[in-house]
Amino acid sequence: MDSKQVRQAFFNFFSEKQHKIVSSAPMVVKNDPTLMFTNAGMNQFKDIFLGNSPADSSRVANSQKCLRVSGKHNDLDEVGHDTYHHTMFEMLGNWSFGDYFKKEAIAWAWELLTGVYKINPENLYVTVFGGDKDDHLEPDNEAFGFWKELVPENRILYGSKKDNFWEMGDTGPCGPCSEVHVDLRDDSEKVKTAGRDLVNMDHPQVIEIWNLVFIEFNRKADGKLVSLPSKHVDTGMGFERLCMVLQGKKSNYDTDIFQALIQKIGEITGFKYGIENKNDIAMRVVADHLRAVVFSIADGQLPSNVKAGYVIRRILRRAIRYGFTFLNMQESFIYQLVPAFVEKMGDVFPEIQSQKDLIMKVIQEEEQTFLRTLSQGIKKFENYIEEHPGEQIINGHFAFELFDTYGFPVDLTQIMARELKRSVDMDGFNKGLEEQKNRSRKAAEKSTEDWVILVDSNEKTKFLGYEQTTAEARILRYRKISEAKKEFYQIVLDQTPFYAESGGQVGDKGILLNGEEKVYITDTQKENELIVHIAEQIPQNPESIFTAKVDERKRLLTENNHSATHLMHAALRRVLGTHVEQKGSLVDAERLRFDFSHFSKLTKEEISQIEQIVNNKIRENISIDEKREVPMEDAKAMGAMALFGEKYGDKVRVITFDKDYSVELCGGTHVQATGQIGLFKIVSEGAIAAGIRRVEAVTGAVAENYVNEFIHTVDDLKELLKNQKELVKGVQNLMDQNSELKKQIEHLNSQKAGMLKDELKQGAEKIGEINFVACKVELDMAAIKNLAFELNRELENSFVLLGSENDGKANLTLIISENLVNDKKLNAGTLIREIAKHIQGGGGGQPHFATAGGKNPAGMNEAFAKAKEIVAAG
RNA sequence: GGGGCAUUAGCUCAGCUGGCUAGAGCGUUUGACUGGCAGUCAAGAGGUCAUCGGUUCGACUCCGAUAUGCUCCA
Repeated sequence: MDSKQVRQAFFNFFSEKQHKIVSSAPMVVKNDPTLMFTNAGMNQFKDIFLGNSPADSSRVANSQKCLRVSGKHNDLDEVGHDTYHHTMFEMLGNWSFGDYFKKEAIAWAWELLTGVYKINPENLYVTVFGGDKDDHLEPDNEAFGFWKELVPENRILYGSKKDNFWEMGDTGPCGPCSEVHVDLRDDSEKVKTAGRDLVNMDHPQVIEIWNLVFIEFNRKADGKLVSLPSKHVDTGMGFERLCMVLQGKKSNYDTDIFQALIQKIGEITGFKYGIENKNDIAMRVVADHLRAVVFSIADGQLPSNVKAGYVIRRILRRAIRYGFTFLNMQESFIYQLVPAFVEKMGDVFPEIQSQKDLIMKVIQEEEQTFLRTLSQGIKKFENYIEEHPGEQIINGHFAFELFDTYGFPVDLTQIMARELKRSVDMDGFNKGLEEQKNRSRKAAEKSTEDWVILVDSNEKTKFLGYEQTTAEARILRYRKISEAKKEFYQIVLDQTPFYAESGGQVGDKGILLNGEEKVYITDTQKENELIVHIAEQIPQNPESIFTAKVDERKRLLTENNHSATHLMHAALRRVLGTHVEQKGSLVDAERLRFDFSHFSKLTKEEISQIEQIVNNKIRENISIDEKREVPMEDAKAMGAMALFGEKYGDKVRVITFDKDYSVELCGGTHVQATGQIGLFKIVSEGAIAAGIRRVEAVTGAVAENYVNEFIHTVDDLKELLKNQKELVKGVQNLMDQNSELKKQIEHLNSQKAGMLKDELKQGAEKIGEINFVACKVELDMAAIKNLAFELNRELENSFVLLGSENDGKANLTLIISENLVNDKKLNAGTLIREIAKHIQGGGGGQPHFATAGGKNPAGMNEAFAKAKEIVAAG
């Protein structure tokens, strides 16, 4: 069975058991602050388990793309070194939301594995939860009982809380789980050690393939477990592992999923897989990480230096680094693997097919940047070695600095040190890292209290914001969140006119009113499907009925910008081409920002063309055509633009402004007719990443002000230029004149300085062999310096002291011929301090040139006399 | 969110503890050599040292703020 057939068989099996097959949610999570990436199949159903929203169907199955690189599940450092860890993987899962429970879940798992996939039952072991004293939980004898009907008892094991009690996080839904393990060893190995002794022992060939979780508790913030009203099943089976088992391979990387990539890596780098272990590791790292990065970019997450984007950058850089060190790739090469990968996966995941060019460009750019970082780090390292020739153990602090500031991986530092027969002080390095972690942890401390539930309901908040901006509402529940510097509350209402931030449109602000009392809502956010109102306090009587009132002015301005974004998106595709895809969007009351894929700078002409189209559409005053609850298929038939990397339900909302112009899937709020937008004006255009451009624009009154400001500037200019007709030509003339005059001044100044210089040369006094000049001149400091250096050059054996006065302060400049400095041991630096006493000041400089300043200009003549005295004595 | 680092010529970067009227390589312009190109040599242009403020006789250099970028941690 190749991987495609394995996936299909899973779907078919659960489809027959009345499961609804849903598509994978995006790997990049957009509206859950506790999670950056989908790291388990259940993420998209989290709100159902939490009781925040009801389930659409009670039986569901799918294959979910997952990424495990941060937080509780952090496998990044393992990937490549063994043969089964991955950053990105597919998780096959079936779910029951309050429907079937342990019995069916167990029976079907067995049926699929042994009946459909034909795994030899004698190689399978299962584990069940063995109970836990701290949580007062009994062993899961119920699950044991169901298994016993299928599997001999000696292949059923009781497991610890660590292995067999699944929790989503510190708080939230949880429950006992039951795992299926498979023993892939040869018969000879099996005789030596019984398979059951190797379960959960990190043996590479005795591995877990399926985890069945029986969710029946909720863990509260105080650590106590509470039974849930309904029980759920959540299962997860690693797709890559399953393929390995079914294809009779010893490693995930030997399955058809990875081999295409690994072969290609071999072609490009010239290394053959399976010869040298350290090269194999590198090839696995590159193959694995490429998958993760390609899917992330396709889901809209570009590498960047913060948050989720930073995680992606780190994964990609790890791949680049392994390629650099072990595959001798000093040039970018990973991007060249993308076509092979797309060929393998493109028909199952169309998002990577359609964005292939962009993905390649982004990866290549990132490779080049990081290779430059690496070479800078190497340079820094070499400098350090040069400065510390005898040091056998390289300072751990320095290694940490390389890592922390320049992103230079420490194991690479170690490798380079080893080549010079030196080592790195890893204790020192780790100490630095530990300190850094503590600092960050302290700054990021955040505590979330349990929900205070006023009305027990798992109905979704009713959103009224499309029709009204004011509504009566009751508080269903609230909780307090504390962060390092601030505290605030999250409030959930039964119904609300507040729009929660989503699809680029910012959340509404406003107030909750109850009699005299006003509670300000500073923001509205979405946590999964939950609409959460952010407030600085809780009303005194939270159980009363409130009037929820949105800040209408801000909302209207935001709507202008949001509708204008749709009009602009359509215009961009008309002017630039249909390769334009939305990559990010921000819409608030002041402006709109739109990022999209496009490969070159927009010309002036293109920008005005876009503005023209949008403004025409505004003047047409097109009424909005809003359709809710449209089946996804119908929406597609209408020609709606759907975005990859967005999760859509089966029923979507479609916003149309002229069915032949702009049709988009959108949950945001919009103007009733485009005329309301008034005016649209692009204010900036630029690049934000490889192949991604960003446009910012304003609408309505803001756009009017923007234009007016320009007009005023032009008016002012006109006035200054005496209402000249051709403004640009006038300015050009002025600039030409200006540079001509500048040249003249320069010429005159140098003439003047030349005269002054000659005068001073003439006036030089011969004291012994020394040409002594001491004179007050009226020039600025830069000119004096210039003059001093020229005199020094032209007058041999000279001792030149120039004085000047400005702002009531005295300045002295002393320059002495190089040969006098050497022969007579004269030092301008020390002498000027002596001389400057007379102007009540101090100074210094180098032996042949020094300056001083003081507050007594009257003493300048005395200073000159003192200088003469010194030279005469010399 | 919390640290660290960087910002100097069109590009890549030097400039150590404040004082050599701010340098190198590449690129660019002009000239010479060759029939032309490539090339070699010579000369030159190009910098508010990110911005603003402070300390100082004097700031590219020290201090503070801002902006932008890089990087690590969460």
